Amino acid sequence: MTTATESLADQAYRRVRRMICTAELEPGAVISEAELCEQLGVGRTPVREAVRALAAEHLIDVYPRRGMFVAGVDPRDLRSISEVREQLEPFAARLAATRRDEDDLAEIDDLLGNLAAFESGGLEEHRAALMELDERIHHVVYRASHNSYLAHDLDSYYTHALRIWFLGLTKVTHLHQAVLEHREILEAIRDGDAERAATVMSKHIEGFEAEMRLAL
Amino acid sequence: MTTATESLADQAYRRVRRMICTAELEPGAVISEAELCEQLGVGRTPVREAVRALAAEHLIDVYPRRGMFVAGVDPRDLRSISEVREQLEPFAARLAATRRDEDDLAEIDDLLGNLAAFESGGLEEHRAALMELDERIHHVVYRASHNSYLAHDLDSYYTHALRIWFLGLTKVTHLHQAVLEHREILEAIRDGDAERAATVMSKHIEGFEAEMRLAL
DNA sequence: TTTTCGAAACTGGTGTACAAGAGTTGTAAT
DNA sequence: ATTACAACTCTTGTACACCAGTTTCGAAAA
Repeated sequence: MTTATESLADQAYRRVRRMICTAELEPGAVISEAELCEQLGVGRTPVREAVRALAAEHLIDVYPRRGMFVAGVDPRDLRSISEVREQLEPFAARLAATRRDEDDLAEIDDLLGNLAAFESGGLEEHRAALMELDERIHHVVYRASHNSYLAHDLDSYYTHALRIWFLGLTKVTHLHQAVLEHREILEAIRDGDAERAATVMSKHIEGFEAEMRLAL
Repeated sequence: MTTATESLADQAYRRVRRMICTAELEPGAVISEAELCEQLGVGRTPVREAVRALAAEHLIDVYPRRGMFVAGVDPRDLRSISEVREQLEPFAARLAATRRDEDDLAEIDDLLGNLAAFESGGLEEHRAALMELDERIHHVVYRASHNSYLAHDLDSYYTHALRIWFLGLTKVTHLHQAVLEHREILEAIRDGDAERAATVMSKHIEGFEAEMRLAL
């Protein structure tokens, strides 16, 4: 064991969260503590801690002494989540455009480079890489907002959104447009154009909900 | 024991959270699992669960294998928290004005009655009751927004704000004005005037931050 | 065949023992 | 007197044993 600095509970949390939001654990699936224990090779305590944290984020439903299940996702959840994201993501973009520091700008430039690589080559086949890029882009915005509370909440919402994305992944379209929007967002933040950053982010989130609504 | 339907972990969570946000446990205070165990009369598991949940809300800082401490609160935290609240509280008020149902309206009427009682009598001496009323008012707005994700986040932020309120309680002023704003918010929601609800809530949150900034 | 009752099996809830890391303190050597 | 090192103690991290409630399934009775 390379003995990571991360506690077993944190590792378990990340792994289970990933399983849920990639739909490896489908909505409604039974979460068995014992099963997770042997699957992850750890005791009950870390697993329990991970599971409780996920329950607090509404990714798992706990029915005391009956069982735990991966939370379902219905259109009303999509609406509620999108509603809040439509408020906070543009706000974060606005803040990011105002507050980004040198580190943020460096990361943004790096991401713009990656985007350029995607745009020149085809991108349909690199779905996984594109999703990872999307995640990095959103998170740099959160970080550049320099508001840790906001960043924490948006990270949680992003996880939900990502899960919905995976669930409706069969009919992904308009990926090109989403990529272009990302470029616009990053450029606006880099240039310090707060209004433009907020506006484009707004459209981006709204477009996401519209598309997911069709897929759900 | 009346054997509440609430798990020991939930009870512990609420009690410790209350201790923290009423400043009974001051910022920087040591959180000792063992001490909480005997104080609450429960084992380590529920205490641990409560403490972990509070750590996830940034109310407790955990330093692995060193100790846990009540999170400090500095002006930057106040700014970050208020920033998000200034976005979400008016938004919730706007939604509440649009979506409130019969149950919400009944609660609102009840709260308006309580407010009237406070306005006729003096209120400086009933600080505790007034704070409880404030809490109920905010929470009815959250509920009436009919967005459980939004409500959950706002509840968490309210806890932080309440703690800051307690910490700066020495110089509370302008309570009267705050009460009047609450009346306006409730009435706007009752009347379905979304814009007014949002505007007044906005002013209310901004005023809170301004006052707390002085007290901190 | 259907219904009902009860026991067994499985779930999470709780308490506790043990492990391991970090800080502290005391002691001995320089 | 000071510094370095080692042992100690206090902390949380982890695992596991036990407990209480829920479901399920089968056997017995109608």
